[in-house]
Amino acid sequence: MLDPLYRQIAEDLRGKIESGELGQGTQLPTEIELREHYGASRNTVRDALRWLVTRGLVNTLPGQGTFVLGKVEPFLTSLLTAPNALPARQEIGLGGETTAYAAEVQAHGRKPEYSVPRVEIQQADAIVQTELQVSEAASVVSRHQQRRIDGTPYSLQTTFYPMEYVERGAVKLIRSEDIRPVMAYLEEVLGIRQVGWRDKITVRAAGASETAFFRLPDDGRIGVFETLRTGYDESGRPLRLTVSSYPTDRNQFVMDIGSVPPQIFPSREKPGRSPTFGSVGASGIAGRSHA
Amino acid sequence: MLDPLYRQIAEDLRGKIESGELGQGTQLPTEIELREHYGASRNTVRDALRWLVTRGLVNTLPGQGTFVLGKVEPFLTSLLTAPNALPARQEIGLGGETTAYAAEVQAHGRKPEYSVPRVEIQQADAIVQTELQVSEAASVVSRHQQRRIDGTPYSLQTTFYPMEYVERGAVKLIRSEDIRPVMAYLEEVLGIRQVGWRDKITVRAAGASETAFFRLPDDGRIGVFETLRTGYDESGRPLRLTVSSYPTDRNQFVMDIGSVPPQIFPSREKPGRSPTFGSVGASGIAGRSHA
DNA sequence: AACGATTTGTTCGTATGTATC
DNA sequence: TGATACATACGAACAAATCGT
Repeated sequence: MLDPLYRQIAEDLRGKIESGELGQGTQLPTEIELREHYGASRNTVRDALRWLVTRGLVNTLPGQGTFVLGKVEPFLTSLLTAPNALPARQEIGLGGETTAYAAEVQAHGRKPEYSVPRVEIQQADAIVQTELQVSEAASVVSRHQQRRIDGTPYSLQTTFYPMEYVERGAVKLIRSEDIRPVMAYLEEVLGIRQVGWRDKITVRAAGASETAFFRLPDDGRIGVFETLRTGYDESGRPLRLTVSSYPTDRNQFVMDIGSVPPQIFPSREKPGRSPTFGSVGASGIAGRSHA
Repeated sequence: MLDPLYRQIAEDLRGKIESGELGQGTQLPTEIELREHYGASRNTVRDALRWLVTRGLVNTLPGQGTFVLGKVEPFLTSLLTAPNALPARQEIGLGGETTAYAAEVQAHGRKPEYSVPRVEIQQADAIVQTELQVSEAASVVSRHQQRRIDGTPYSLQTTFYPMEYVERGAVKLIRSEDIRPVMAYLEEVLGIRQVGWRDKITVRAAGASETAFFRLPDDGRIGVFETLRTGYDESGRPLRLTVSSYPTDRNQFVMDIGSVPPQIFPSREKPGRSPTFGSVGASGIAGRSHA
């Protein structure tokens, strides 16, 4: 009833990692050394290492070695920016999303960066059709932005507006420059007011461009949060759709409902960067209250 | 500058899967057949298959074969159950969580099931200490529940209350039976009212018991949403903490802010079950708007 | 219940390629 | 450039799980 050899080796190494004997960032013995140590073939040792890799405990770098990964400190994003109280009806409409993002990041003492929006005119795809309730042939304006915090890639965001808005005079929508806040502009030009929105949050595997931008490992190990935020006007018609994705390994969402005391921000020490990409926490494996 | 052979094979198979040539549930050719077809060694074919497995496109079963996985239909959970309007202050306090869960699931025409709560008295761990603002030595009552929808495991939930509540007379908390709604009971007995809560949502790797209960693949491929819901009373003191976990492959969260039209529930056809565990969507790989 | 055929899982050996220092 | 370390690839053998006879 013995576990296969590669599992035994993997579990042994795992123990050394979780006990701290092999600390974060440490280089593991080379495959040859492990081969001698455990008396297994190099292929078996590699199977053990692969097992650790898929679980996010270590990372292998060609020509360099295998390294113990560490935990990254997640960034907290508020989905409701309602300081201690439910937002008043009027405040909801403003929707200065870039502004809100920048303000929140700075409130945590970190530096927000965002790219100039990349504007495209596209056919509405399935999700956009559903959320914006437009027909298959409909054109939409898409405004895409990359966001970073302290230099590390944080989110990709695309907002879709019906092309009709541009035709009715909101021409700034197709300019590749910041509109802050967008909703104020739309209200001014078109008389459109956003009175609420619906968020849908899922997790899915990262796409190719996300893997590249977020510098995620190229197996599907780390997914991305995908939030769909659909804004509505007084008559209940969808106004715009914002699709954002955030890597799950470095993000956390918060929202306050009702009356809640202000958030405590623990003082951040140096995050203790680990080699290459962000990495996922060994601690997560344990699973706390439920594991 | 060619891709490695195993990647070429994997991409070829992936194409056949995504084009539908190899439909959901189909058995792939055996490793021997693939070996002959591609003129590669069996180990190389196996590398290709592993690449597909890691990405959740196929599943291998010892002694049987390799099968194409399909997409599962995610269940939508509302984090704010506020039909069309912001909840009035008074309504927030009720917090009939089991009730809310059962009602929502039934509204989707599905069958909710939940286990009898398992009650334990524990030392507060790090998260409970932080969220409940209790000391290290403090005891807490933990009430744990398993939830299913239409028979499939949906979430694990544990709610922590300060032990002090029991000492002050809320003895039902340590009985292993449903208290519906809990907050009404606490208000009645202790005069404690919940006026708001804070949700924190993260994704982490599944723990051992979660992997078992949710029947997840045993590599860390599919993680779980972990939501921390901390309820507060009028004076801003934390009352209770609910830790829930939901597998990311079959769940989606929704929340409405401000005035939003009612949700449309698309009529559900047969989900098209795939072999073994729930499986993850091939479609997710593409990454829609951002990929 | 037993057995054989099929299919994936594990392990070894070996050789060569590629990335990094 | 050479040495080191991981990556890819092939071949081979046996183990373990599954299924039908």
